[in-house]
Amino acid sequence: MTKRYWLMKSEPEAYSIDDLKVDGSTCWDGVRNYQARNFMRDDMRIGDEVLYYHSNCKPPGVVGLARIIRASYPDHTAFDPKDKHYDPRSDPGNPRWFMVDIAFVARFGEIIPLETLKKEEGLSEMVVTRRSRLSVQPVTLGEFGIVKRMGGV
DNA sequence: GCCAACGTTGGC
DNA sequence: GCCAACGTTGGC
Repeated sequence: MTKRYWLMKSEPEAYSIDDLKVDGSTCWDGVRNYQARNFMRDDMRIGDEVLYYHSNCKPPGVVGLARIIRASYPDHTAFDPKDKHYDPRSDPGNPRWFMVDIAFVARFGEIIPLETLKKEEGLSEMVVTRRSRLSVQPVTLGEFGIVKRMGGV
């Protein structure tokens, strides 16, 4: 199985790259979009590499790197009525939502703003520069390499 | 805080 | 299965 590359968005006020650095790793719960779920459930493998993106902030952009350390398993927060992401249509016998675990790899010295990504020659086809509403998205090896280099890693 | 884009829901 | 209404995302 070839390694794949991803971009995962988080609002820094909810869970930032610094939170991930402190924790070391985390479960990526709360995704409630089918396309994003399918990527996590069907395509993510241990060892896949991740661009960590801060959304809904100024400026939005890529702030570091992470790695998949556990393949998909049911998102238990969907079963908890008290949880913000509770979904009564998901039950433990037939889970609707899945998550993976990711680990901290690196934090860029400076954020690479979305605006900068959009100007970069090799990133004109990158999903994040074209479609804004997908919180888990595939990245090509080429795109991953360019962004990693821009981040100084 | 606005609002465009777009995903989801539910009546028909 | 269409599509209007509605809710959310997320850049600006």
